[in-house]
Amino acid sequence: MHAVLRQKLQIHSALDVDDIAALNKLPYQGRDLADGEDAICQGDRPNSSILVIEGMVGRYHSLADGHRQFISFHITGDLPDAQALFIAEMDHSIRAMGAAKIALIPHEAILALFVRRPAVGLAIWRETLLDAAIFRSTITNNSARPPLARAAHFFCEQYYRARARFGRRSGVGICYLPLSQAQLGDTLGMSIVTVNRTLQQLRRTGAMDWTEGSLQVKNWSKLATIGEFDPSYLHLRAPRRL
Amino acid sequence: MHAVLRQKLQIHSALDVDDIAALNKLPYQGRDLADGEDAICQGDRPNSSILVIEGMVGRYHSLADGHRQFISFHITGDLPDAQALFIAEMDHSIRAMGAAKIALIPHEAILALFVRRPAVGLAIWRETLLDAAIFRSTITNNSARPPLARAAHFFCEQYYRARARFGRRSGVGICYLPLSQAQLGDTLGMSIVTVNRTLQQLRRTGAMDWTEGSLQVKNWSKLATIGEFDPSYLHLRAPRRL
DNA sequence: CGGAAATTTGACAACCTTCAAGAGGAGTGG
DNA sequence: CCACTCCTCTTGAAGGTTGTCAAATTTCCG
Repeated sequence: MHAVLRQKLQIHSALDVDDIAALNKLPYQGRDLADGEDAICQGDRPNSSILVIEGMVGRYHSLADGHRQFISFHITGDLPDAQALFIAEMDHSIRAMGAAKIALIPHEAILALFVRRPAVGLAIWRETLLDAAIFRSTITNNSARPPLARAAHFFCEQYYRARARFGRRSGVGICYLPLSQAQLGDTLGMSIVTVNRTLQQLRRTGAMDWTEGSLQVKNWSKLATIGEFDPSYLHLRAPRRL
Repeated sequence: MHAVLRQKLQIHSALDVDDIAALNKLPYQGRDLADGEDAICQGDRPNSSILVIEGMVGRYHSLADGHRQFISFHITGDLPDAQALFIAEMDHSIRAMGAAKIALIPHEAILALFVRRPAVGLAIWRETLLDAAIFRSTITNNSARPPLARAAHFFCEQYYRARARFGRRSGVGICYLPLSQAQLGDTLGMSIVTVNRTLQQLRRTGAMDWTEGSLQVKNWSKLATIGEFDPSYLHLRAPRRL
């Protein structure tokens, strides 16, 4: 758990020995989630934050008519609800996509850490800002791009983020993405039928395939072109030193 | 300028005398923006943050085909690019909607403030998380709701936020919202023609009218019902003390 | 007053959603 | 071991909605 968080923060932020020592003392509680199990529900008032250890979790809004809208997906090292640190009541839920392992870290421990080790606080703040940048991109993707480009952009982002996190360990051109087509529809704002036909179209281009919860990128540059994908919004380059 | 920022932060966060004294010493530079003028452009590497003093500014993405997608709008007291504090390169632009006044606060001054006055840092962090909550809501609005509800929800949010900021000062049921229909289309992901017809439909319900850059809410509960508007995601209630 | 921009209206084609049904797999219970 | 059910994916067809194209009207500004 501590290693996962440390590695994630160090991608972006410079932490000194004392910062890391403090990180390593964070208390936490591990938890295994079954596929589809909720970690937090809309309306909850959580007093701990989630760190994804293994697998994938998804944020979603529940609408009055029972409809569900997925907002974002998170992998190892992500803190999907640092968002909730200063917010009393959850405005969305977080569930496991496929089986997943998470760690729960008490809010109080994180807040106490900020006081003693500001650099750690700033590193976590930065994580929440990167999340926000991804949200902005999602607004544009779902609002302005037609189905084919929209789906392609989504796959590009998931692949790019997985690659940034795991390197080539996940296999050449392969990325874990355990959604159903219906869930992809609830992510991109398209009907199941349109999702299905759009996927067929994507497959025919030869740029990628997506079966059994696994995304296979066969021609990255073609996929990125179709999806108008420019990864600069993910801000994965090293930032200024603090 | 200092009063605007102080009032805004104190809506959510408890600041003591020393915090406020430090806030009041923040250096800044005022700037007037003409309608449509950019404050920051996509790709810039700004070294100061924007505080909206008067009027309205809008964030937007520029797409390769010249198309523009508006992400969010900001009024007096908002810090539309606190988002950029820890991010090297802007992934979006910010422009004035109508004439506006902003203040530019050097990043270094803000960062230095965090070290001396952590409570101020946490208050600004909180602002960025509220922004993120609005982004999430926008994803759902633009992806899952049909035109009529989508537009109604958008107007509800703008009105509710203006009311939270200005109280009834802006006039009974009135709220400043200087967009063109084309810009509303670029916000909601709809064509101009659909925007126009959706607005006519909204007017016919008697819930609201929107002309000459001014939103008039005639029947709030009806408008909120049409837009399925639940303001809890704006988190305007007092949060836990830090 | 004249020209540009914004709003409004109409018509049509294209696209997407909905409805419906069938095929393929996984898991369960007899 | 097989039958059954449930779920996902796939395909077809019909209908509605939205976008595009085009043009008229109004408003805004110089």
